[in-house]
Amino acid sequence: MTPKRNAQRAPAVTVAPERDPPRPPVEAIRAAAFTQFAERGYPVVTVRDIMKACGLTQGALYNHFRSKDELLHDIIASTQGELERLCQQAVAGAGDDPAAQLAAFVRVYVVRHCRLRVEALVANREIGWLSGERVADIRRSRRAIRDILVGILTRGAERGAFDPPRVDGRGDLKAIAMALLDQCTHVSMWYGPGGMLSEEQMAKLYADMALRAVGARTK
Amino acid sequence: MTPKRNAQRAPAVTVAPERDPPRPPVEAIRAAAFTQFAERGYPVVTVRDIMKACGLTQGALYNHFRSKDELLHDIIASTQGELERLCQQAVAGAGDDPAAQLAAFVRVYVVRHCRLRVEALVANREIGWLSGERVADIRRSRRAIRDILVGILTRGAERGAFDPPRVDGRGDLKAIAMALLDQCTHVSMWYGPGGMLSEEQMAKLYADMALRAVGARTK
DNA sequence: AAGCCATGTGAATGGTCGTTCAGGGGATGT
DNA sequence: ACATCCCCTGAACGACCATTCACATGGCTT
Repeated sequence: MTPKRNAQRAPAVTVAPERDPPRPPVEAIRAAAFTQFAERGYPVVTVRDIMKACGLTQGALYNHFRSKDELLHDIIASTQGELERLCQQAVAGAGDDPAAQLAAFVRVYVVRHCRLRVEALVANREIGWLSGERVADIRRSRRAIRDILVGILTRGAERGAFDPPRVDGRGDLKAIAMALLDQCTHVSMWYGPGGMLSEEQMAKLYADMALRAVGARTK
Repeated sequence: MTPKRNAQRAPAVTVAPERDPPRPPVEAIRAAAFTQFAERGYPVVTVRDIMKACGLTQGALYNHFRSKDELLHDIIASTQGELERLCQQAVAGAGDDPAAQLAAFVRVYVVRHCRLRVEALVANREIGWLSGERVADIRRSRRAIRDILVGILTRGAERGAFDPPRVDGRGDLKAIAMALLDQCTHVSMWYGPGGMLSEEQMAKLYADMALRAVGARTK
């Protein structure tokens, strides 16, 4: 077989072709890039593909972005920034109780990963294709989100609101935080509106599991 | 910038260059493919890269595999098959108690994903690049593993050994199983022997969290 | 009316890709 | 000694890539 660079990637998420209302070209490019990257993956989606999907030709991309790499960073960074903001907001608005904070955090995080599956998928799966400097920026934001969670767990454990699992007498709140995040993040890989749970129900379920996992005292 | 197909992918896992003991060429190719795919991702790793890493040239690949695609399927399928076998075995050897079965399942699953990070990473992250027929095969095995877990949860809930979380009066054991699997699978994305927990400690921690999440009655 | 700027086109550049294939040993069996 | 195999090499093939560039186009301001 002769090379086919456009080899089909089994779509992890199928997206409706998106009838585009007339929007500024930059937005159209962003939107097309999101769906294409989500469906087939950054390295096999060509600049020509993206631009054809907006009814333009290859060259026009470079009037809006310096490179394909910058385009990827742009769309990931905006999603990631918004997520970080939402998480901070959720915790800030949940009062002083660590259990309430954890529940609010997980709820917001899961709802977003259900609702914006395409964006979440790209932000999480394609991050590795970014060039060095650009990837650092995104990782910082991810670490920040993880640290919010670690903070909640730490306070909860100190105050006796949580009784997190320990092994051989030692606890590792960072590992627990990673476990919870992995769980919530990857909802975007398989959740579909066809399932038996709505987005809000998923959020409740996951918040419940998280509270159980950290041993939140039931009031 | 002119195209660089070998663009660096930020390594999700860094792997020692692997001093290869003399082994049959097929094995050497498999090993090289694993590390290269894990470090940089299937689509940007070229056949030339893989073969150079074994001290051979491009053409030689085709004496052992029909295509690059078949090579990927081969290495993923063997890992996946082994994982499925281990999971069945763990559950079968854990007696009749659903809690013991769940703990054994999670323990084996986590230890494997810590120890064989490279293989797990490739099997999970690169699966989407397989062509249609080949991907189905792997997905079947994944579903089989999920169904083992759903089976444990179902029996546990029926017998009252578990009290799984419910939302609005309804439970969704499949969603819970997916949550647990996502959690355990993605250990391979961040766990490193440098952390504060050993593989066995990670396994214990995760088994504990799983038991808590499904509401296993403490004996 | 004239000039400017933002935005688009599509050919050209210089390179990489997976795969094929004719030919070259070195071992093994006769 | 010879034939037969397996495994290798490295050039060749046809295709496609991201990016650049000389050139249009059409709306805005002067």
